[in-house]
Amino acid sequence: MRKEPRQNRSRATVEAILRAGARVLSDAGWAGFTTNRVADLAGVSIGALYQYFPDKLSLVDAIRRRHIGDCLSVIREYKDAGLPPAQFAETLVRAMIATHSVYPGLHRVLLDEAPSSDDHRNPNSEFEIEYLGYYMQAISSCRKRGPSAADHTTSLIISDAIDGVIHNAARRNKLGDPVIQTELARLIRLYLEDTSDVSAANVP
Amino acid sequence: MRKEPRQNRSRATVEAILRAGARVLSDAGWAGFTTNRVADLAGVSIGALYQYFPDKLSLVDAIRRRHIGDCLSVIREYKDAGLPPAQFAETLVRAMIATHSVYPGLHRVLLDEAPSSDDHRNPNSEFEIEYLGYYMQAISSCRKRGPSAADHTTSLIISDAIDGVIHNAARRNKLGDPVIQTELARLIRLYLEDTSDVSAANVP
Amino acid sequence: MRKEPRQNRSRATVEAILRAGARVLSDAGWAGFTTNRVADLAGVSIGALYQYFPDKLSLVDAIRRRHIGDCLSVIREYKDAGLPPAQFAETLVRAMIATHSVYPGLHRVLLDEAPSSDDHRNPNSEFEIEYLGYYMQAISSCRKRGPSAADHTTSLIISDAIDGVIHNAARRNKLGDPVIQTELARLIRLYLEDTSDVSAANVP
Amino acid sequence: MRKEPRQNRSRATVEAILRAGARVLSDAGWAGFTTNRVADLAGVSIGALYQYFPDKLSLVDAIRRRHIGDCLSVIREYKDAGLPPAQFAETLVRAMIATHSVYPGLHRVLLDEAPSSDDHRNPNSEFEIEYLGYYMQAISSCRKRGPSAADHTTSLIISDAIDGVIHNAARRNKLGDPVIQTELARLIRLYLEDTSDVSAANVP
DNA sequence: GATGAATGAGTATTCATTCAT
DNA sequence: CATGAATGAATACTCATTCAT
Repeated sequence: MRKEPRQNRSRATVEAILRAGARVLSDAGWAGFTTNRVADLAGVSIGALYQYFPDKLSLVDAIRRRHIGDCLSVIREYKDAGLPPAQFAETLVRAMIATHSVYPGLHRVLLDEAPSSDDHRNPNSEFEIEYLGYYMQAISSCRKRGPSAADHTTSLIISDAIDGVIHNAARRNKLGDPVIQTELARLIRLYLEDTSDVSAANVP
Repeated sequence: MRKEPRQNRSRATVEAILRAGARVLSDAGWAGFTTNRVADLAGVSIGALYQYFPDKLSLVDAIRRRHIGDCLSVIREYKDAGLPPAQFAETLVRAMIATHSVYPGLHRVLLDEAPSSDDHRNPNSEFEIEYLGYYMQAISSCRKRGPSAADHTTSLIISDAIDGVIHNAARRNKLGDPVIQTELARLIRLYLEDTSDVSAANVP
Repeated sequence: MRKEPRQNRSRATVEAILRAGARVLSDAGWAGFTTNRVADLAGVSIGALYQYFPDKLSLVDAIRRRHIGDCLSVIREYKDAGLPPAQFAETLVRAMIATHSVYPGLHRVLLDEAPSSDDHRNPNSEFEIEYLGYYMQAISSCRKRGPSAADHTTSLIISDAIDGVIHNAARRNKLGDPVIQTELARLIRLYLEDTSDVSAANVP
Repeated sequence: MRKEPRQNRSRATVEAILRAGARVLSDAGWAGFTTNRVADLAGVSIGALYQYFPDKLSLVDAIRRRHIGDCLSVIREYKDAGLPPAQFAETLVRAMIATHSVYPGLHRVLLDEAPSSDDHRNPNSEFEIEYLGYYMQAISSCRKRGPSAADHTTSLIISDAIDGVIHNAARRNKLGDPVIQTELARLIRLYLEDTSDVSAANVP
C-alpha cells in the first residue's frame, strides 16, 4: 500500500475501495475489473484510489490477502478439533460455503484469472503450502492417528472437490441450496471414512 | 460464422484459427486472447480471420461449441454402458482427464472467463441440460435401476467434483499424475456405491 | 507570492520551500518538478506550500528571481573594475562557475525548460537587458574606452560561450575541473584581447 | 521500432511522425511532447503511431538517432580536410548553424531534457565519444601536427562554446544573424590559432 | 494557520475492427 | 480474396489544486 490511512476518513475510503474491488472482481471477473469502475462503485474519485494503491495489481493483491486470510481461518479453526469424519465434513462444508457466499465469484477470479505479484498459482506459494498443511493436520486429527505421506493427496482431492462443487454452485446461483451442502458433505465423509485407501498402507 | 468455408484452403484456414484460438485461450486466458495474437499464431492475416468470424465473440463461441461437443462425447459414450460403479468411475475419470490434456486451461476459461452470446453459464443452457441429462442416465444405468429425481443432484456433485479436481490438477501441472487419477476415481466410486443417500428415499 | 511571511517561522518555511524547489529543479528538471515533491523535500505539507505560492508558476518564478539576482551580482561586481582582459576573464569565469556549483542544473532548467509568466526567454526581458547591459559596461571598462554598439554582440558571444561551457561541464560532472576553468578563461581572454574585430570599426 | 514499414504508405507515415516529433520537441520541449500531439501534427491516428513505436521513449530515441547522425556528419566531413584555423572555424560554424536551423530547439531538448534508454548524457556515451573523437582529429589536422592529449580539452571547449552560442541564439531567434556567425567563428579561430596553450607543451 | 485526503482533467497505451491496396 | 495499415474508444495512472478537519 502506498500510504497508511491515519484519519478515520481515509480508513473508511480504503475499506470502501476493498469492498468495491471484491464486488467487481466477483461479478465481472478480471476482465471487467477496471480501476475507474472500482472507484465509482466505492464512491470515491480515481485519484483517491491511487493514493492508497500504487497500481491495479497492488489493489488486487490486497483483496486477495484479505480473502485468503478468511479461507485460512476456516480450516485453521477445525484442524485440531478431532471431530469424527461426518461432523468434520459437515462443519467444513458449511463454513466454506459461508465464506464464499458474500462474493461468490471472488475465489475463482483471484486464484484463476487475476495476475499476482507473488505467484500464488505456483503450487509452492505460501498460501498453498499453508492451506494444504492445515488440511493434512485436519485429516490426521480426524482419523485419530499421526500424519501420513498420503494425506497430501487426500488433502488435494478433498479441497479441490469442495472447490469445484462450490464454484459451480456459485455459477448456477445455488450456493444457498441445502441439498448441495448435504450432498457435498456426504461426498467428503465417504472419502474420509474409507480406510481401503493408499494412505492406509502408510499407517502400520 | 460469417461464411461457410467451401474450398480446402478455406477449411484449413478456419481449422488453424480455431486451434490457435484454443491454444491462446488455454495458455493466456480470456484477458490474453486478442484477435491479432490468434491470427499471428494461426499464421493468417487479421483480415483473413475477420473473413470467417464477424467478431471476437463469434470466434470464442465456435471454439466453445467444438470443446463442448468433445465433452459431451465422453459422457455420451458411457451413459448406457451399465458399468458397475468402480469401473464407471475409473473410465469416466480417465476419459475426462484425457479430454482436458490437450488444452488444459481451455475448459475453465470457456466456462468461467469468456463471455458468450448464448449464455452458457445459465443453468438452463442447452449444454448444461444435455450434459447433466447424460450424467443422470449414466448414474441410473450404473445403479441398475430407473431414473430418480435425486439423480440430478448426484450428477451435479459428481461432475463438479471431477471438474474441480481436474482443473486444480491442471493448475498445478499434475494432470498426468496417476495417483490423482486413482484417488479421484475412488472419490466418485465411494459416492456412487453408497445407497444411504437421499436418492434412495425417492426410489420406492 | 500569495502573502508576505512576517513571523520567523513563516520566513523559514518559505526559505525551505525555495531551497527544496531549486534542488528539485536542478536534479530532476522541469518534468520532475512536482509541487508535492517540493513540499516533501522541504518538510512542509502541500497545503503550507499553497499558502505562500498560489500556484506552481509563482513558485518557479520566485526561484528564478532569486537565481537571476545571484547571476546579476556576479557581473555587477566586476563591471566597473577596469581589470585587464586576462584578469577579467579569469575572475569572471571563476565567479560564474562558483555561482553554478550549488545547483548545477538550475540555470539551464530555469532558462530553457521551465515556463514563466513574464517571458524571460524574450530577448527584451528585464533580465536580459540588465544582464547584457552590465556585460557591455564591463567590456568597455576592460578595454579602457567608451561604449560601442558592437559591444552588444561581444557580450552575447562571451556570455553564451561561458554558458555553454559551464552547462556542458555540469552535465559531465566536471564543473570542478581546474583545466576547464583555465581554458575557458583563455578562450574569453583571447577574444577580448583581439582588436581586429568589428567593434573596432565602430569606434572612431 | 515495433515493425519495419514495408509499403510506401507506411514509410510516409513513419516519416511524418518523425518530422512531427522533432517539431514538437523543438517548439514545446520534453514537457510539451505528448504522443497525441505528435500524432495530430503528423496527421495520423494515435494507433498508427504505436504501430511503429512501442512507446514514447522509442520515438524520442528514433528522433535522436537521426539528429545525432546529422551532427556527426557535419564534423566528420571536415575532420580530415586540413583547413587552416580561419577557414575551419568559419566552415564549421556555418555548417553547425545550418544543422540547427530546421528545428532550433531540438538539439538542446534531446541532449538536456528528454530521457533516453541508452544514457547519451553519460560522458562515455557512444555519441560523445565519437563526436569528441572527430573534433580531436579535426583539431590536430587543422594544426598540421599529430594528435595531443590536450586536444581533448580543446575539443570540449570549442564544441561547448559553439553549443552555447548557437543554443542561446536559437532561444533569441537570432540563428540567422550573420554577425553572430562571424563573431562565433572569430572566437573559435582565435582559440585555435593561439599556440601558448597547454596543448603546446605536449608537442615537442 | 496547518494538514493531508480528495478531486478530476490530462496522458500513455492497447486492441477490436475496417478498408484501401 | 488476402493483406496489414489505420482508426479511435477505452483504460491505467499522475499531479496541480482545493477544502474539510
